[in-house]
Amino acid sequence: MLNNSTLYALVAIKGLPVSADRLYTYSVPNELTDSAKAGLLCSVPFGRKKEAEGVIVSVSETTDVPRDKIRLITSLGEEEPDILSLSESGLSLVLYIKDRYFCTYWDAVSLVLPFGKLSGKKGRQQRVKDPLAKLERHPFEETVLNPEQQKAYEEIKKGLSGGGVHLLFGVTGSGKTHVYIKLIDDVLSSGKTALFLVPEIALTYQIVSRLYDRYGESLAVLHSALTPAERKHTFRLIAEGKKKIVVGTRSALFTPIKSLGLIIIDEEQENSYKSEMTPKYGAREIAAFKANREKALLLIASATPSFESFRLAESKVIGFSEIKERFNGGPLPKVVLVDMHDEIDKGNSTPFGSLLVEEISRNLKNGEQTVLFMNHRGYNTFVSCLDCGEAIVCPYCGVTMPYHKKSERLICHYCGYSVPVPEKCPSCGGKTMKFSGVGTQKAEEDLAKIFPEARILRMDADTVSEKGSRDAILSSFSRGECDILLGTQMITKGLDFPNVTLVGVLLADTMLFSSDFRAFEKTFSLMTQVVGRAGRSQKTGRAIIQSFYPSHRVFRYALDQDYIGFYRNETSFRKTMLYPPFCDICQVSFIAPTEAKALQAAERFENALRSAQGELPLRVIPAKATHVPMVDTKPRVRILLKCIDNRKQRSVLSGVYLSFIKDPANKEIRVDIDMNPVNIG
DNA sequence: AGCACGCCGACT
DNA sequence: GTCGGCGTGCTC
Repeated sequence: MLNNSTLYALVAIKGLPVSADRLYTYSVPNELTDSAKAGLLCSVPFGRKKEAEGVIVSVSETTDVPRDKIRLITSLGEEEPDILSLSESGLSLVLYIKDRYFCTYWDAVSLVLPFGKLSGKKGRQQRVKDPLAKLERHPFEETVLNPEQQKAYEEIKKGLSGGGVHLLFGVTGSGKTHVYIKLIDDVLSSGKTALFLVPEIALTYQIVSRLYDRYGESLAVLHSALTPAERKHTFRLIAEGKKKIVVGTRSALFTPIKSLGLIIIDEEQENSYKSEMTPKYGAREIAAFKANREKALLLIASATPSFESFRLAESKVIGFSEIKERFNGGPLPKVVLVDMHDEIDKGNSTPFGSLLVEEISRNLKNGEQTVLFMNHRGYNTFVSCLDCGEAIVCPYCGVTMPYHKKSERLICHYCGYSVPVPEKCPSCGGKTMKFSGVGTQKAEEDLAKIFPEARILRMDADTVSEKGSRDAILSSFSRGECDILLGTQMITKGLDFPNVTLVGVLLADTMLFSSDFRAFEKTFSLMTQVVGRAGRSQKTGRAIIQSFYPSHRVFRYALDQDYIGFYRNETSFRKTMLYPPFCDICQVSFIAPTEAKALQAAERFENALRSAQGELPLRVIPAKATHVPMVDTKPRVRILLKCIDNRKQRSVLSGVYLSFIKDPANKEIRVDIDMNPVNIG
């Protein structure tokens, strides 16, 4: 600075609770005025703390804060954009996240600057090998796009110059990767870079190795097995522009990639694109923000897009292309729906119907492998009618009501409405009400009894809790060391084992009737994946879906691969009951020492929201207190808000939130806000 | 009077 | 979140 006026810095401080999280004004000491700039980490005195860590959000020559309140910045951190300090775009991302996800500045900063540490001592920059070196590189085989792919490619390509968002809707096996690679080629040749997001890197080995074959050293892969040093090294290579394509999970959004031309989100409907940790961000939103800021194209793709995305495409808010045929025209697997009523009639009470048992034995005999899917590892029970197949649904919320043993009642997890288990089916008058719900563990026991000679692997949250055991299980299976892989949804992603010729879905209904308004959508998506997965090898695949309600519309649409029919059918329900994609859902949770206190807190919050609504139009709030079973041994209560996630409604909500947590009456209450959570129990 | 504990609330 | 201030109330 040439003049002698004082310089002020607005600083966001590390480790503050939401209630104290604002920008604090500090003055910059003379010896630092030349180096002080927005984005730098700094050390400041804060409260009684001598050295609090912070980041400069902006610098100015004036301030409204009284002189006697202002203290001096102690020291500044190094400048290394998006590694040790925030770049201009990193800073804008921090502000965007803070504004959108009800978190603190620092929560956002630690996402954008995962290595940002002020610690004076310079960590010796240890030598790290490029983790990609482990990969073997094969010659890349150019693929010629078929007419449908070519058409989609050309449509999407138009967006590369101006940016925007585009949905690629392509059936399983339609060769979307070929289209991606063509687009990435174009982006690179125009001197720009590409970001490729996948739901789970460990299970997308094929895509990664194909991209590696194509792009070699200019590819960076971020996965959870990287050590912090390797990760940091990779970040530096990206920041230096040595990596032109970055593949990774949602956290790859925060790599310092420059001159972005294209962001691809593969399987865009997957839950893993939503963070369940604070900040609870959605990858699509962040990607759209980044793309918009850099005038890059955001391409989202799926065989079963989220309804939110499909609706945007349908209403022409975003671009749309479709691939209807499988790339290699391969035959679809033979899919059979099995009615489990028949099994009950035959006296079979295991979750394995006779056709499935028959087919598994055939596979065992032929030395071919079998994959069996189950939805829940838990024992969530629901009640349905054996005659018409209807599950008991909450009359107010339209979701299945699970059975609670304690009270012997069915309780809606959304609104808390409860009824005793009905004697007769409310919709058809049938007299037999069935209790359903089995876990993987029980299924494994049953399976071992039926096939004592079979080598069975179980894969669920329990068996993969140890680090690396997931890979161990999958690679053991791929080496053919076992015959049957039995697991939860986690085995549905990225499985591409040629020796798997049989896929079975046990009790498809447990997911169908989970109490989540997206239950049907999720079931449809999963069924489509199963059907699409079974036909990968030369040997003809078979898929068996077992259900008590084989005539249910979800299965009909899934068997026909009729996404659009299903979308139309299901969105009419969503529209009537007011659910996404016709609104946003915001979950506000209250954790308190006792359930009663949590309930009261939820009520107070709700009231505050209603009175705030008088001033500002937070339009739709049929919020109802609902209790969810314990989480973390502490009682938790949550309310759901049907709202519109726009600036206005967020600001009403965050105003209520702030005054709530600042109110001493609520000091025992922990409040947590999740906009559009992925699972609503 | 002198001290321990717990709650309050300010933090630039 | 953190920490000092200070009120309450107990003990020597």
